[in-house]
Amino acid sequence: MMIQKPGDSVSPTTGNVRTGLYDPQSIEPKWQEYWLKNKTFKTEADPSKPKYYVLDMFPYPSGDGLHVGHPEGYTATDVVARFKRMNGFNVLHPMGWDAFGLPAERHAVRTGEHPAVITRKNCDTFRRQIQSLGLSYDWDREINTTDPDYYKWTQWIFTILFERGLAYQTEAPVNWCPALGTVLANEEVKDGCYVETGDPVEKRMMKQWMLRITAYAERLIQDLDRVDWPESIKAMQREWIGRSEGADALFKVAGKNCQFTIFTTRPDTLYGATYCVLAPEHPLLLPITTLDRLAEVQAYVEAASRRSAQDRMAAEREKTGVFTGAYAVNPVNGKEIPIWTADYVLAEYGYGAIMAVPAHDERDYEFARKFGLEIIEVVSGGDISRAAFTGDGLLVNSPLIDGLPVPEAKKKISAWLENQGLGKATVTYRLRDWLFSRQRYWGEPFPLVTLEDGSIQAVPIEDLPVVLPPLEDYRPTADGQPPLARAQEWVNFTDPRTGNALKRETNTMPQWAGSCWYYLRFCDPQNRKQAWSKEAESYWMPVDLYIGGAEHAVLHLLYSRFWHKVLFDAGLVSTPEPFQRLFNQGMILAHSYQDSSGKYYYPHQVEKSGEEWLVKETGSTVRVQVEKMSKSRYNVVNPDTVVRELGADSLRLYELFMGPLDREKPWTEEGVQGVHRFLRRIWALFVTEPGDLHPRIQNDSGDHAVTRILHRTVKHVTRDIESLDFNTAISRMMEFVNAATKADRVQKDDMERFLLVLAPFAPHIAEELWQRLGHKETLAYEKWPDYDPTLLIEDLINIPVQINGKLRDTVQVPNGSDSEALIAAAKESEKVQRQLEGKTIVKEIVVPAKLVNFVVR
RNA sequence: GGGCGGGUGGUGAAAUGGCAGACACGGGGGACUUAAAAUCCCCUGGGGGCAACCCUGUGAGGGUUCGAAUCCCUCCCCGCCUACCA
Repeated sequence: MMIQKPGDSVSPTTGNVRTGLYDPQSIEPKWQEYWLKNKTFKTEADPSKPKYYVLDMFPYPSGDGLHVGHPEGYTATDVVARFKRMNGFNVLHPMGWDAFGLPAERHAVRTGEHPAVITRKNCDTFRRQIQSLGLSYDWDREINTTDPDYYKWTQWIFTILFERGLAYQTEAPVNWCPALGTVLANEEVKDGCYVETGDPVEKRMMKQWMLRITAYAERLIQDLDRVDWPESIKAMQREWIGRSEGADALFKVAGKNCQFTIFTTRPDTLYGATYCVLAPEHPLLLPITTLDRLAEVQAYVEAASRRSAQDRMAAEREKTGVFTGAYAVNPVNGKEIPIWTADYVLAEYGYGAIMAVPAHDERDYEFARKFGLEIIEVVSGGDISRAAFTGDGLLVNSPLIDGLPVPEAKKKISAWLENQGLGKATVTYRLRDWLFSRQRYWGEPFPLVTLEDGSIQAVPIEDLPVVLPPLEDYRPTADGQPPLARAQEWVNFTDPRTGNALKRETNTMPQWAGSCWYYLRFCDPQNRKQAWSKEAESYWMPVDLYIGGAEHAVLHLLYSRFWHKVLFDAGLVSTPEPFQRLFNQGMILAHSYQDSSGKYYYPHQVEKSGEEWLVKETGSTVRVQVEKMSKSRYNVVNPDTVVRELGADSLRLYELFMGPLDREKPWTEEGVQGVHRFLRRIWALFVTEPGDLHPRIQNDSGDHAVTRILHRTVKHVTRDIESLDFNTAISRMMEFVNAATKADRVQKDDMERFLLVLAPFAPHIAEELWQRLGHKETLAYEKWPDYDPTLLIEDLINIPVQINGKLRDTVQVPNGSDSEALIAAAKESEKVQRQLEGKTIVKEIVVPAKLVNFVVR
């Protein structure tokens, strides 16, 4: 298909547009319609052109619509997309909806209406709002994760994971959230609560689907070196994966025919192990407990299981534990040491069992002190009567490794353990497998069937998608099964080909599933035969620039990297990493007004009186604070209002002018007004009040100083877009407008170049003025202007003159003056002469074109 | 406790070894107007001086350098992430 070349089929309407006043309400819809009808931003893979893939983290279309935080990232990527197009790149810039999720399901439970209905409504709202901002998406590529034509392929990718042994079902302690009625992944739980809502989470034994992300732990760490991401995000992923090197060691239980393995990062301290601890959930715990201690241990285990993850995790909590009565045999010296159970040892990490070396581990030290356990120093250098010593030193009291420094001792003892068949050097990760099933309706059904013999098979690709059945009631069943269990005919059915009775899985996939691969579908969104074609994937991938919030650092960004690597191993994608360059925009905050009782007020309910802010009606004082936008704080700014009152270009410009993209910044009404004034000044530069082209714009003559500033502006804006410093790019354009406004005559050519650099930021006004300058086609594919470096060189430059590093004067000299000339000019300055009086110059420092500094005595 | 950011005017911020505060917001003054809004012009870090000018200033203290917001050390404060991971 051809890209419809702008201008030919749909001509912009006139109507009330051709007036002399800047009127975004008429020009913005006009150009939005033009872009949409002409498919100005439609893209096709074209191997003859260099590609650029610039992607936003697609939104969950909530019922509240957009707030001004969303368009910050969208505007940034749009500027880059438009800039790259003008620089000859074939740009892929798509948008879609991550539309599975709990709010729509809750709505369905309440109303009985299918969640697809409210989802469609919300997507329509989001699309309308996003389109009103003039973002240059290729709308023919719009995708929706809840569309069966989309989730067919999500299910297909799951079957790939399943067939590669990376999806398995297991009965394990999982994070159960009673408020949500579903289990959650580790990544979704923090401090024993669901990260989104703060609802408490408890441990429960359940049979669940897991994805073997741990099999990719090493590569997920290693390949972070390949991508251009913020260090903070890389660090978060590294910490989450939590690689640690150490050794396994086998401890026999004295007098019993059993043993357990522990993991330690300090095998060098093995001689200092004075007790062992099994987690309360450890399978060996009750079997080894002696009769006299059994009641106590059982009580402890029970108490631990009841304790919420929240208080179990609390670091300040004093350590607790009980002795089992059993002893373990230290593999290095045969010494028998007591086995305890304590909840400071976590069942999920390592083997759920540790050797305790109180002399060299703070936690063990605290525990040993509390329970009067032995403390043996094996690394010298500390004072173990006062505290655990965790630093480096020489080994003592350790026959096999005495005198060695810690690193060598670790190596030697690990080798010794391996030799004896009692352990070996190993690497352990903090990362756990990904709990992948949810007890919900509004998610992708698992493409799996259980046969009568209990075996599980993937649904073949030709039978995909497994479509969600409609339900009358979207609640879980009375006996606690997921909502899909209500669709009995859907769950239990007969295979038409074999006549076998089959049973479907009633869990659904988590919301993360659809976003794990959407960037691939964008490459080839309408492909009915495949999730994507090889040609499209290898042309567009990887994503060159990915912008979104930092809250996805270890969720979406880790999960999608994992899927991508599986697809890479399956030969289905050509790059090891999906997102080459990542950038996190900072949150947009807003002022909120709260009285002493904690009640919030809307901005229109308060007013400033002197230094204080008062509630208009009551006159009581309120506190002004800068906080995250939220409905409950009455401080949400709706982009619709801003677009209606000041226009999309003002909104776009302000989103970027507020400050550096990665920083948190407060929204202010005055700030938007400020950039709106800037746009009006631009308009007035080109158009007179009656609506004619401004007479200051001349074809062949203009203020040369303005031309120079223009070229400087082009240079800086170009550089600033590339480094994502949009705020300074805009201030450069403001400088140009200030200079051009003061000039009597400006050259048309300069003004056109200015419109081209303005266009990525404020495309509507730029298109409108471009048209009024006589152009028939959109400027979206005009060549990005060059600048002439020779025009950046000033004839005369101001050179600061310092004396002992203090600024005393500036002198004007011809550009290119050599050191002697600079010194001579500096010495001619009266102010400098006055300062030099009676002093001796001991050194003259000259930085050509920069400064002169006299060091005097 | 650990990791990563950050601290510059009344406010958002520029400047990453060379004129601190560009560009805006807010504030003050003026022009236009019957008036207001809008718009335009001037001023706006602090202190001193009639003025030319002078002093001072980037969280605190020290250091390196001819020269430091910028580099190094010590400390304080704020934000985010993380936290008994053996």
